Formats: sequence, C-alpha cells, structure tokens
Amino acid sequence: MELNERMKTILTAVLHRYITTAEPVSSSIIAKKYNLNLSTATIRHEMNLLERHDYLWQPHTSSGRIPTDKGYRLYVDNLMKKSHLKENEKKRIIQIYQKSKEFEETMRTTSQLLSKLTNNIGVVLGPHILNNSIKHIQFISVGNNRILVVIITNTGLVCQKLINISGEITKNTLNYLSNFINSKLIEKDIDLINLNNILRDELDKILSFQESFNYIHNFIEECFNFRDFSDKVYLDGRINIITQPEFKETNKLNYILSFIEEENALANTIRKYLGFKQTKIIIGRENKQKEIQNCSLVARKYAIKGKPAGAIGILGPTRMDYPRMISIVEYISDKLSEILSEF
Amino acid sequence: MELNERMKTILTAVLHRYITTAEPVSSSIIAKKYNLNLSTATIRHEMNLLERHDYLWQPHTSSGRIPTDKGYRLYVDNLMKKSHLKENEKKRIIQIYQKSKEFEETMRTTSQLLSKLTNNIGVVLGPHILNNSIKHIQFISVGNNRILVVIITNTGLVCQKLINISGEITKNTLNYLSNFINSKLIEKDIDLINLNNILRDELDKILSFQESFNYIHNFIEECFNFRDFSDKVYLDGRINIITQPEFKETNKLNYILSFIEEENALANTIRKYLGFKQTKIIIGRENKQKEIQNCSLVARKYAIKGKPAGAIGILGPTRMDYPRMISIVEYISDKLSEILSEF
DNA sequence: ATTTAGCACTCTCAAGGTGAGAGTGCTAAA
DNA sequence: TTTAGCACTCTCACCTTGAGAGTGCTAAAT
Repeated sequence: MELNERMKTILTAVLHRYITTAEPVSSSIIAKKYNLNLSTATIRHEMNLLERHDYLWQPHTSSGRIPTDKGYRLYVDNLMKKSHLKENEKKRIIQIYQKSKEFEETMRTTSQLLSKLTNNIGVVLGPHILNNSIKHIQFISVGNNRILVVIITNTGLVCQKLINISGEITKNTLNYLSNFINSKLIEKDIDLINLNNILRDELDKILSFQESFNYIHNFIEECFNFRDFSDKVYLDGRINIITQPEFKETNKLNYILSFIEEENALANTIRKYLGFKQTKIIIGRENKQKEIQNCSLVARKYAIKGKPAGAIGILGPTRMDYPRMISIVEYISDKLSEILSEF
Repeated sequence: MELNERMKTILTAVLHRYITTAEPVSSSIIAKKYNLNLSTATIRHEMNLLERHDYLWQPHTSSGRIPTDKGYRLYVDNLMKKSHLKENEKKRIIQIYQKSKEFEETMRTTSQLLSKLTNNIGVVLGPHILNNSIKHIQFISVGNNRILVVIITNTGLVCQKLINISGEITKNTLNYLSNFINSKLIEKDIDLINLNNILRDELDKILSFQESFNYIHNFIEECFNFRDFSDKVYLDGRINIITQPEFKETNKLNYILSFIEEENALANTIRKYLGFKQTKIIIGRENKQKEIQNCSLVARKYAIKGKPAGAIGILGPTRMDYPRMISIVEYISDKLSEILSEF
C-alpha cells in the first residue's frame, strides 16, 4: 500500500524525532515541534494507520510511537533527504589525514575518524591482496625448509607468508625465482590471477631441468594461493555502543559485544556485501547475524586508482542519524580512495 | 602491627568467601562455613579490629565486610596458599597448543587461553625485537626513495619497517649491504646492540669510496633504530569484564573499557613492569592508571631459549581468585617459553 | 582474661499503594 | 474531514512498611 503525502510527512517527523531523542514520539510533540497545522487527534489517527501498516509500533498502549525496521527502511529509501558535511568538517578530516603519511597509520586514522565522527563503531577492511597488483616479491629462506614470502603491492601493502616445503631449495634458486618473477612484474602492472597463469606456463619450461622441480612447483603453487593472505581489519569505538541508551541492559550489550569482540565477525559481515555498488545500508533484522539485529550497518567500498580495494563501514544502533552517517561514510571513503591512490 | 594467627585465619576466610561470592561477608557466614569454633560475636569483634587496621571495610553500617586493597595485598603476600593446575587441565592446555604450529597462531592461542581459563582479559606482548637476535635481514627498494627493511629474528619473528631516504641507493648497493650484514650474522648469534656497533665501524671503511656514502649511512642508522619496531599485542576476553558483578553500573564499565579499547594502554602498563623477576601482581589502587584501579593485574615474563622475550598477563576485577590466576599465568608462560624455544 | 548470649540498633531491599503525567482511541460536534 | 473533549491505560517516581541481615556493645558465663 502506498502512503499518502501526509502520512509520509508524519512518519518522517516521527523518525526524525525518535532518532534525535531516543524516546517514543507522541502526537502532541509532532504537533508542537513540526508545523504540520494539524491537531494532535488527526496526527494520532494517522499514526494509528501507520502502526497498522507496520511502520510504527508502541512499547505499550499509552505510549508514543517508535519506528519499526520497515519504517526505517522506507525512511532511508524514500523519505530522508541527503545530508552533506559542512565545509569546516571536511577541512578537519583532511587535516587529520594529512598527519598520517604511512599506509598503516592512514588505515588506523580512518577507523578512528569513522568512530569519532559517528559516535559508533568504525571498521576498515584493508585492501585485500587479490584487489592489488604485485610490485615486488621476495623469497627469504628461514631454515628448516621454510621460506618466508614477502609481497609488496602497488599500494604499498606488505604481505608475508611462511611456507613449509617438503625438500630443500637452494638460495640461488630462490634468487633466480624471485628475479624472474620480478622481471615479469616490471614489464607491466599484472593483476594476480594473470600473474599466476603466466608463471605456471613459463616455470614449467624454465625449471624442468632442475632436479628439485617438484618442490619448487609446489612451493610456487602454495605461494600464490592468495586466500591465505587475509586483509587486515581496523576496528575502533567499541565503547561507543555502551553509551547508547538502547543498550542499557547489560545482557543486550553482552550479546553485541561478544560479536564485536572478534574483529573478524564484523569484517566478514561487511565482506559479504562487498559486491554492492553504492553505499550499502543494512537495517536491524535485515542483518543475518542475530547479535546485531538491533543495529544498522552503513558500508561502502573504497578504491585505489579506480580499482575497488576494500571497504569501510560503521555499526551503530538501528536508531541512528542515517543522512549524517551516510554522508560521513561516503566522504571518508572518497578521501581514503584519494589518499591511497597517491601513495 | 602484626596480626595474630586467629585474625589471619578470619581474614583469610573473609577473602576466600568474598572472592567466591562477590558479596559482603558476615560474621555468621564465617562461623557457619569455616570451622573456626568461634561464635559470631567473637568473629565480629575480630572483624572490627581488622577493619580498624584497614584490612576490611563495610559498604554500610549493618552490612558484611569486604577486603580492602591492603587486605588483598596481605592475602597475596602471606596468607593464600599456592594453587596448582590439575593434571587434566594441564593436558588440555598442551593439547590446544599442539594445534597451533605457527608463531602468530601460538600467540593468539595464548591470549585466548588466558582469557578463557581465567574469565578475565588476557594479554600477550609479543617478543620485542630488542630481546632477539637477528637471523636475516633484507632490503627491498619500493621506489620513490623508499626502502622496506624486513628482519627475521632467531625466534621466527618477522619485523618490517619502511624507511624514507634522502637520495637514491642502487639495487646493487642494497644487495651488497644485506649480503654483508647477513654474512656477519651467520658467523654467530649476535645481539642487536653488538651488531649495530660492528656495523658502524666496518661500514665506515667499506663504504667510504661510495659517493652515496651519506645516504647509506643515514639509512643504516635509521634501520637499526629498533625502538620503531613495536612488539605486537594480543588481547582477548574484553567481554569477560562486563559480566563481572562489580561492573554492573555502566559508567564504571565505560571507564575501564575506554582503557581496554586501546590495545596499547594495557600493553604499556605491563611493559612498565617488565623489569620484574617473578610473577608480578598489581592490586587495585597500586595501579597508577586510574581507569583500572578497581582491577588487578597478574603478569609474568616468558623467555625464548632462556632469554627474556616478552610478557603475558591477565586483568580482572580486584576480587579475583589469586591463587588460581597465578597458577594459570605461571603455567602458561612456562609452556609458551617452551613452545617458542622449539620454533 | 576471653568468650559469648542477648539485645538494641541500623541499613537494605522487595512489595504494595498512590497520584501525577503522558499518551492513546473513540465519539460527537464543527 | 477535522478536531475538541473525554474516558481510559500505562508508566514512573515516590512513599510507606516490614522482614531480614547485619552490626556493636554489654553483661554474664567460662
């Protein structure tokens, strides 16, 4: 059923009010604070209808109304108007970013910015190596048939992995291998999957004369199994969730925090949505994770030199200032993209 | 003032009771549960004295008693008897450790073990590079006059640092440098400070013919400034603190969690006590950090091949089962030392 | 000299009662 | 179609109250 204009106006007002005060919204408050030129009785009537259509609900018979998840969804999709950061806010963000010159620091700054600006939990997924191209590779023999692989990507990301091999590979061979790969890398910005293919073909030819062929082959195979390299997660503002009035009861808090405790839980949730194009907003029960069904997630990808690299997001109570949250996430992801592209 | 035996017995009983129930301890409970063959009146009398000497206090006039920090201190230093883990507990710990074959995993397992066994927050400070000897060093040019230094220590620890240099150093020079250093390293297990000294002397002679001498000199200088390499911190069980009855009030919780939020805050606290020999126990207000003055910290060093490497610890409410906490921290730090020495 | 029974006293806490206040839905009149 | 008016509902803060758990002190018992 399509809501008429007046109902939309009232619903918007209720949402706006509830988001700012965190208290059930009464008809009289709407009549007083929002100039709708309607009596409380009329507003009550409309609210009653809105409740029947599941956009609002009441904690008890004689209380004001609270938006349902469906109400929030309509608000986010149709009712709210986009917000924009003020110029001085933008400036401050840029200033803070200018202080951090290094990759790691930039990522940490980002999660801090997110959590401080939004008063919620800020998450940043580091760029995954699969979304990067390799700039340099280095094999370092560590003894006991173990080789440390160090990979540097075009974005300055440094990944490392320790590989156990079944036989010995000499230092010379390792040098030869890394030189060979690096020479291929210099030719052009190859993406990882291509590189893997090229390597398989060429190594077969070049190395077949070596007696340790098998070891080496397995080693290279494992070396380019990039799933092992996980993207790093930066999390900030866990405490913000505690101060939110909706989580006063410690058992609710407990539930959410046990989810947040493990950095990867939240990261995995965001990863699932990595296919999205625009800013992704997941409201309340739309979340599959039970622990955060009282929360909403606002997430967005960032890119490096135009290529999608990772994602950032914020997690807070369902009752959040969506227009502002969205504008912050969008602005920061844009800025992060810019900064990382310059590295 | 020295307490007589009976007072000590009563104080021990009060501590034991309070630690297990988290509720103020009355004279009648002591008379009932601990066979002291004393009437409640007598116990009350002694408790009164103990209170005057600041070993106990009352939340209000007609309530039972709670130990003060001074009471806990006496208990820990003199009254409690050492506890030992049961054999099957030890076995389980060993089993869990056996699953993790890798350095990083072992450290993460350790912090998890600590937090799960103690129901408190578990912290592990990774071995600092300064406590290790270098096994291998590698310089990788990343372009834009930046060089990535990768250091592998005898314990399998991999450290990296990006260094900006003021001029260009050729690939050949870098190779020459790393080969030179590595050859020195093979000769014997040199500790870092010695290495630094040897390098300064010898590089001066060897490199003086190079025109880029200055750049290189600065580079090496910065490269061996090991303070930049920070030890990694592994933290687990933040939620445990929430379920503790003493932190029911969210504002207290808030205070502590804001301290825990930043991994380094707790790590730095432990670092301060790194000079200690035995298991270090810091009770309540003995802590200089205000945020954790309702907490106690039990920390202990671990060693790799006999050399002190890092530390582990747990943080929980002052009311904790000290004998058990200590036995857990001691057993795990011993096991960790063993395991890391084998790597 | 110690120990303890007895007692007056204090404080907390849960339960129940109460009234003000904030809301609502419905109805009848505008 | 809108709204004034009203009966009704629910919450919440506040008060009272009595039971229960403690204590400290004192005088008698050991």
